[in-house]
Amino acid sequence: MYRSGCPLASALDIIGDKWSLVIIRDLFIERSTFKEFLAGPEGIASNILAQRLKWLKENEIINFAFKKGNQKVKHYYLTERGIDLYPSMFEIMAWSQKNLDNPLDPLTVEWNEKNKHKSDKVKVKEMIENYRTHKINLLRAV
Amino acid sequence: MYRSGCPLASALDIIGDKWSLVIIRDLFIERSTFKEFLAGPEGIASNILAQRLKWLKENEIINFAFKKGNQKVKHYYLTERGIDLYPSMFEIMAWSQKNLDNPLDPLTVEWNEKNKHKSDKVKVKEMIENYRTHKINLLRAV
DNA sequence: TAATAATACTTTTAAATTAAAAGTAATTAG
DNA sequence: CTAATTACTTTTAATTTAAAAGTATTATTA
Repeated sequence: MYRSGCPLASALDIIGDKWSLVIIRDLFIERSTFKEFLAGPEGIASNILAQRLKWLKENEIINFAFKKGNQKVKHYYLTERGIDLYPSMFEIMAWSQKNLDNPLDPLTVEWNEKNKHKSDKVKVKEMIENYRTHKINLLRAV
Repeated sequence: MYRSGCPLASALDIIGDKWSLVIIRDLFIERSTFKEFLAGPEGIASNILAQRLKWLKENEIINFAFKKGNQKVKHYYLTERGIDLYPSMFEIMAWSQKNLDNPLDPLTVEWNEKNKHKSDKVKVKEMIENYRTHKINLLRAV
């Protein structure tokens, strides 16, 4: 299943594509439904989204639940394994902002402004803490 | 060119595929020629390799040089922008080793053993320092 | 309660990408 | 000067991605 015994290559065998981390980013910013993922600024196609969600669930990076009283709207959320990806994502975003010449969206600009006085370590820790709280609330309503 | 103003998505537009970071990993472990990349354990096809090298050079993540007295063997190396990817790669490898259940290759086992007493910060710093030294020697011979 | 709308997909078909294999031009080694 | 080596390129097949339209199920509304 894995191309080699290199941990980098193995990780890329699972999340090394154009969309997986984008979906995981959405989960961190508290988007949780198929519809919300579809509405993201990158414009993922619905078949690709369905396929990726299935793959990420099979690999235990995400899971989903229905809220009580509603069997229609699926709420996806990150497992511990998924939450654990945040430090990697944070470093990638840092690289991007330092090295690429692409104007940032308003959401990122706003987030940067709000967190500029914090250290990287704190930024990562707080994002994960916030996500955990959000997840608890989401699952409490199940 | 970029899908959105999200720094994560923008980075993935450049290095979000199955092979780019694997090639960059090879460069960090001092593989530098087309032939050496081809011989990596993942078995990249030569046309894909050629295409990726071209793309990474266009995006100023790598460059190449001939050593003096030899116009045949191209030596690829990382630019500053490329070297800057190491922290992201390190985090991805850490995630992989923590969360995936794939036996590590001997090279990684050996590296882990040799560096187990160092902090993550030192590991990253030393890898980058070592690469810079290697690069200087490579370019000195041009 | 019956029609309407919303949600999370699936299907179909086309386009693009990846891959395998073989081939080639330029350069170097013997 | 011949053979080998290096870094590709080409060709063709297979796989993946994408766009668009369609569908089953559930929830809302009249």
